[in-house]
Amino acid sequence: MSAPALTKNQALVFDVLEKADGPLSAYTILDKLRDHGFRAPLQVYRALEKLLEYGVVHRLESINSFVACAHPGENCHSHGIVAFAICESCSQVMEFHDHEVDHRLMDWTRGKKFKAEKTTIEIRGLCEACAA
Amino acid sequence: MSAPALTKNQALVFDVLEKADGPLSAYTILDKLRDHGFRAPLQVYRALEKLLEYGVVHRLESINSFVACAHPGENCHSHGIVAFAICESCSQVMEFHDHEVDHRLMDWTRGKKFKAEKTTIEIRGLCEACAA
DNA sequence: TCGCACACGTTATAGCATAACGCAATTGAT
DNA sequence: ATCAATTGCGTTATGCTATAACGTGTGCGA
Repeated sequence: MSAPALTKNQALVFDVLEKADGPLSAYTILDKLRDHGFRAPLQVYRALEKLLEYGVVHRLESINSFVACAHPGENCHSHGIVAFAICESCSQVMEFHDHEVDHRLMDWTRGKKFKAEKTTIEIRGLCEACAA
Repeated sequence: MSAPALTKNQALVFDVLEKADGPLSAYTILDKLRDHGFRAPLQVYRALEKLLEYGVVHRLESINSFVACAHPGENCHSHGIVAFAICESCSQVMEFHDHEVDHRLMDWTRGKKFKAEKTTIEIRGLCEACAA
């Protein structure tokens, strides 16, 4: 599950996300890549699908957007559950990991014999700068 | 923020959600209410907006669906963060609360001076029955 | 009675995501 | 080297999710 060499489209999409200073929607990515020959949403979604699989991009379910992983180089999947704090004013995203939270959730799922595949933790609110 | 008497539309939408045995999308709710005079998505979305505000319905961000709160009568907002386990096979949803998780996340946000407004915790996977 | 807030209805539109088809390039086992 | 399988890619069309903008009616307090 570690990242193989990216294809051209995957690299383009990843590059856009990495240079962005916040999460982007698939259609925003599409617009940014029209000059590079992108014409259709599927070109973006297909690349995103792979980047998510490789763990170098995250999907923010609560805002239908995507963001480059904050740990370039490493495989984020190995850090346990990823949590995000999303500022609703400036849309900056902070990514963090808390093993104690992972542990509590895993305890719960084990107790219920629930087989967890993918866990989403997203905190929406205001970052320090915007809350002032 | 506790629930006042529901309007006609709000009651209809809530009733559909309560009788359903799993989360429903807004458009599914719309279809179920066509016989009651519903014609447009906004009729559903406006009712849902209020029901969410009253804390009697939850939105599942990761599957763009809505579910009646598992604690009829009580105000769910007072239980702290709500977490969900969603079975991707039978789409049953289990709702739970874990104060230790709340605590860890609040510690993190406090440390970052992030003002949390709304937190989403959703675990997708397979329930005990479906995993067998 | 006037003004305001709110629920509601309707039409139109915006935004997000995938199905289905076909072609080209790559890989890898024989 | 060759053929089959896989993967990526491009295109068109479509479906699902959500909101904007406008207008109507109703209840209620100043």
